[in-house]
Amino acid sequence: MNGYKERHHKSHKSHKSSKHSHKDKDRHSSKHSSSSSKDKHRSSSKHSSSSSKDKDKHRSSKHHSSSSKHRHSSSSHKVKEERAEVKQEPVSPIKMKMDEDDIPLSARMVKTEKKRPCYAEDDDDEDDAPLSVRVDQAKKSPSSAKKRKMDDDDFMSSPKKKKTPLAKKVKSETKPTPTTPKKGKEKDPALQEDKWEWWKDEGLAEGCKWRYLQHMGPYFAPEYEPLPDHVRFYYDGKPVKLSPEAEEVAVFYGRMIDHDYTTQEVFNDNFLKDWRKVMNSKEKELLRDLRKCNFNEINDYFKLKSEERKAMSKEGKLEIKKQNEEIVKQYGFCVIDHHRQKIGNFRIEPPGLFRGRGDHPKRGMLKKRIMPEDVIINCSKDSPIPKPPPGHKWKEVRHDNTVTWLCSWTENIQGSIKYVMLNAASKLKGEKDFNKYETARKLYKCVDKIRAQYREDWKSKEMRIRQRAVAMYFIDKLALRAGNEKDEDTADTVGCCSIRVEHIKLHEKLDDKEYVVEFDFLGKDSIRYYNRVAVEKRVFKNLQIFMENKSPGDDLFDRLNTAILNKHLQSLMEGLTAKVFRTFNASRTLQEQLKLLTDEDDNVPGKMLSYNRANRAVAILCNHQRAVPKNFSQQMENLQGKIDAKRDAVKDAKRDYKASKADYKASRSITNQKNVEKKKKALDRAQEMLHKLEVQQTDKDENKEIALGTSKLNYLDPRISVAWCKKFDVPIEKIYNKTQREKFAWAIDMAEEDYEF
DNA sequence: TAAGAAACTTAGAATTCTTACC
DNA sequence: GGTAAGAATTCTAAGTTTCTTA
Repeated sequence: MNGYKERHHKSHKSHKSSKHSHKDKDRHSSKHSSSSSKDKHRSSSKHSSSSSKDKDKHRSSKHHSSSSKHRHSSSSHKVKEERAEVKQEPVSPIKMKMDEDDIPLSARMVKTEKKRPCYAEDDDDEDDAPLSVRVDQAKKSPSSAKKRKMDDDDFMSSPKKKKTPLAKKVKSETKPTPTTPKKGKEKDPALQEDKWEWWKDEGLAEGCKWRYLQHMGPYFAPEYEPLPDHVRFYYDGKPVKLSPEAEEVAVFYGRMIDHDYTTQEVFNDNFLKDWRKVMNSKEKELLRDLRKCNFNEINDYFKLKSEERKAMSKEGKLEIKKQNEEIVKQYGFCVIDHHRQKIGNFRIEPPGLFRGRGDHPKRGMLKKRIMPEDVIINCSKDSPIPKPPPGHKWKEVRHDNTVTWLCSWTENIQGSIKYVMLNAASKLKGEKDFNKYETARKLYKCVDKIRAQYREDWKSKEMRIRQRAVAMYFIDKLALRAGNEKDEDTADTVGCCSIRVEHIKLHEKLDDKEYVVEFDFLGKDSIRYYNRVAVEKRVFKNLQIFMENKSPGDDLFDRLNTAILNKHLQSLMEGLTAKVFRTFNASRTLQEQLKLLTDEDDNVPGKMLSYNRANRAVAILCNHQRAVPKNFSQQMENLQGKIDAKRDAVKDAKRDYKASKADYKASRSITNQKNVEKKKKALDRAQEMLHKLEVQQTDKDENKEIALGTSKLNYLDPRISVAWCKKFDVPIEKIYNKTQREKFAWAIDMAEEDYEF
């Protein structure tokens, strides 16, 4: 657990225990009538009756420490202050330039309703529905427009190549800033998806995700390889030969012993419990105390293996690479509506120990090996059904084209379903992404009205409406997540609707500000959200009312949950949900900050700095943090060392320069004059390098615990960035790497420099 | 209608690959 | 050429929303 991102096990405990305690109360009083879960109880007590206030009281618990006193590093303060700055003001509306007509064709592919599968057979008559592939292929070669059943060989070898280079006319590529392929890295077409400008096609019928889907099924984790005899496990100082089943699980743990997880009691307890389940009776009898287990040789063995891999010859490495590529070629792609598309995660998750984040009560449990018999395959009826590994069969094969997944299985830790789905650059994902940003833009058009409405609702006579209105204000102003209710057996984290009294503090006055709300809670992934925000008086007063007669463990918004909230939002704008506000505010912030920060006279690095700062403002708004990188302080020290050395060098250079000038003054020879010039140049160079290092240092420090990637990938309408690049002549490669350019190909093609979110 | 299941997006960590620097 | 730093990629947990079922 390094750095700022303490995942607060302690604070967490306080939450948890409070939860437990009131849950226990609940059990004693009301339970048994209904099924079981605390959540059930929770939500029913929350919204069902008019006496919910009383119920709240009853639900509340003796709260020892309300939330923990968190330990702040100085830089984390910095982050917070900065966040406060960025977050304070609600985004001011900017006039929209684009009107409905500017919205490209695919924008009309909006919301889809879940419908009965529309099987390929249903549309076998080629002429009616405009199947995208057909459009493409008809353009290129009428004969290939016929739906084609591909056999395995056909599928696995090379995809039907698109014939026309026309399709590749992505506007940004007309700029003279091509990404030159690296030497020795010739592109293997079998390792690429075909370019499919799906946004120029017409969409499928509502609810229909594909017409044809063919794939090879998932790639299973390699079988367990028993340890060589010389690698031993010890119990109580004596070597013990484990059964293969027990050994495999021991290896999961042994490989992790350097990790912080193995110092956690919950992790260790869960591990031991599950480990014992796979032991034979003799092992069960003997191995009872984890503290007496010695996994060191196992750990060393895998470290050594990793070293060996690193030290392998070039040829050896190449061989492995080839083998991997072969797997990707076979399993990494599917054919969907006659286009070859990359799959996102075609490998079945290997067995191991569950790495739940934060105070997850199930961390350390054994994640079981998934077998073909656990896997459901989803593909076209008329496609070759993927073959299960020899001697096995699939759990089920279905043909449901109202969903986008290729394979699914149920994992044993939480009982949730896992899916194999397409890569982010695929049509299926891209289209969804596009629609997401369109919905956010739609919100922009009516956000003023919505804001006016919720402000009005702060005065409502009805508590539920006031709560809803204040929650909306938080979601809008602070970009909080919706905050669903959670199961008991997960980490105790919250979002807007599930915030508890203990998570906020009210200050009539704090420093020089009035009506300050201090938030302190653990959000998604147990990342701490800490913020002090000056709010409007009415919000403040409402919060005081919401908190009256409640205990720290009670819900702040006891008359609200995400379903109620989203239902209301839906009534305000079609497609509006809580998370749209996050997308909307993030994209708006980027656009605003770019306008504010970009200087068109700057050089490219200068503009990039502006871009990154705008990106950073969004990351702060959305509270995207990361653990301080490993060796961060060491790296900073090294950098400081370099800077110090460079400073000395600058000093020396200055001295040399002065000396050369003195020499020249004494004797004005050509040599001396040249020497002066030379020394001047050296000085300039040294100064420039010093400056560069100093900027690097600032940058590194500022980015210490902020993650930029998440917002870039998920929240920022890529057309804003593309337009910015075009407007300010910054090559797109500067802001998006290859993968990102693939994901945002639609935006790169669509957006012109005057695009407005 | 509400709870639970299913489907899909968002998230940071871990791992691997590439580049920069000595 | 070796190493460290940084970037890219992979991995999968943890959310939100939507759909289904009782």
